[in-house]
Amino acid sequence: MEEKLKELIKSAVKIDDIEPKIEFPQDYKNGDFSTSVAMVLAKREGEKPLDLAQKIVSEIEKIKPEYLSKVEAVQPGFINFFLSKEYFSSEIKNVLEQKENYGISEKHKNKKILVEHSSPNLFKPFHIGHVMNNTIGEAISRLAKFSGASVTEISYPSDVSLGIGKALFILIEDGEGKLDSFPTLREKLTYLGDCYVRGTKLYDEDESVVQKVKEITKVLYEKTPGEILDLYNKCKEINLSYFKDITKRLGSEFEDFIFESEAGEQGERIVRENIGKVFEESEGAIIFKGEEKGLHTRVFINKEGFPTYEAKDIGLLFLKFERFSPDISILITDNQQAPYYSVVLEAVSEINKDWKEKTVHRTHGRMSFKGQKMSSRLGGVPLATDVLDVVLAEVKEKSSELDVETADRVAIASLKFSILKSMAGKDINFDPDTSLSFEGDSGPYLQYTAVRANSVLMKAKEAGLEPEIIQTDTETGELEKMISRFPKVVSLAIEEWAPHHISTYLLNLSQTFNSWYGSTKILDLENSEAKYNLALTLATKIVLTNGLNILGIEVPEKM
RNA sequence: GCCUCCAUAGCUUAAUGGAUAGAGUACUGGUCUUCGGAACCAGUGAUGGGGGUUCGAUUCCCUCUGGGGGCACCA
Repeated sequence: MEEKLKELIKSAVKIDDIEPKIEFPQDYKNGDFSTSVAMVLAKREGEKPLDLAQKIVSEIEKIKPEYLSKVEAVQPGFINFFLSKEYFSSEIKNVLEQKENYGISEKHKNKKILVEHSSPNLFKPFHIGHVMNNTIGEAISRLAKFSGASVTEISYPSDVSLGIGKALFILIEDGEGKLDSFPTLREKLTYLGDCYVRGTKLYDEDESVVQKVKEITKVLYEKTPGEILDLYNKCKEINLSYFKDITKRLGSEFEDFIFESEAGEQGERIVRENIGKVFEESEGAIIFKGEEKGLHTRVFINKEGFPTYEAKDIGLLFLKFERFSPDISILITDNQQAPYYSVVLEAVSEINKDWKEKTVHRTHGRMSFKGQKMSSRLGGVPLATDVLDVVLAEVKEKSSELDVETADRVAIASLKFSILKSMAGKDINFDPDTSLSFEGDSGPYLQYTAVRANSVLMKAKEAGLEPEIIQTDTETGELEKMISRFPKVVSLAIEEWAPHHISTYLLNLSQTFNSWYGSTKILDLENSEAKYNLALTLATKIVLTNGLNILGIEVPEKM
């Protein structure tokens, strides 16, 4: 529809250099769409904005296509378009016919999109902070699917680093029996996390440890067979299986992993091949000077001859394009890494332009745990599953009759939506008492609305009433208008890779539906328009379900 | 010190340079002969300070204040 209106404007007024903007007015009384072209053009044309708008309107009225019921020019120079009732009922019809495909765009049709997110450190437990990355990453992946592309989700687990060498040093000191003595996976994970912290501390405090840690790290980089490598692989396996479990519970399935150790090898090779061209030696290290580009210098291979995170990321880029040849490669990290990553991309652009140009880096804020409740209830930074269990308990407290699976869906909805409802980028101070909610702007509210709509549909079916698009006498209501906006909201979210636009829209849709629900008796056998109202109810349920699906939130049958 | 991001009701926040700055929460009052009250309706309440660009600025530019992040061998 947007495109049609643009064409209509272009046929009414000659503009070749600018694209007329079509937007949703804040208030429905200002039309279903509006444009500000007249105000933009006024000065150039030497006319008053309102006069020009008036002229454009009279040109449009000469053509006046069927889908338009009214066009008007108003102060200070807006042109408002009112669409016909037929347009909206045909749009509702589209929803009912396309079902789970309603809203899918063709923006990236026939393209391959690779999304990397949720990359864990295999010696640090997957804690609640990682849920933020996973939630946003998963939403962006699903958004990519809604853009018509074929999407591959991968993760980049960190499996070699000096930090891991430090953790392993403690594990060796403690003896392998210590690890085995913990009966549950949960306890093993806590222990591994603890080793990481202890190792880091000891490394800073005790110089005699430094050399030993470096030797262990060397074994990891060079994959020297032996007891150290065996122990290391065992730990890697433990954390990886936890990672797979928790991300699956949250709704993510990764098609593949690229390990940091693989990326390191490739990265080191590529950096060494480009010494003198892109990189240079300085104080025994291999660096990239970013100052001329307004960036800063970073080390890619350190004095010890090991690739740093920077070189590994170059290797990662190489492997991503080598294995998947994506048209767009998206990665999700926290915003702390933004300046660092621009240096990597700048360096890489001199090796392979595509790698920089096809890469999209979306960042998000960080989660902190300063809330008193959090630390007293869970102690320190909790594992993702621990937080979910706390939320789950609250859900069950609220409605005890829910089965486990449904309660888990509601808990996850609450957690995920608290992250997705606002723009990614800001830090969240996570506190289950204030960050999570089941009412108002919340995930469970959206689920409730869809479940409620579904419940009416079921009852109607029992009464022998089916949804149907029929001619009605009532004017187009806000609900039809709101439902019809979904495809445009999806394209905006894809354009910016910003899932929160979907969240904002779903809240609006739910409010509109619930408000309509409060004033409309849907299941009314006396009402000749009941079938149409059921069609609106079904369309609402479909759009809510599709939108929540993008956010990675499932709608239960009942709740 | 240099570079960057951020600042909107008490709190959490929305707004591709557009119309009366939109929600939630909290607070106050109201709705239920109803298909699900995790709901609906109404009220109180906001763009950090100062300049500038523009027909029009929460949005762009400058500056001040207050916060976050980055700046050579961590990831």
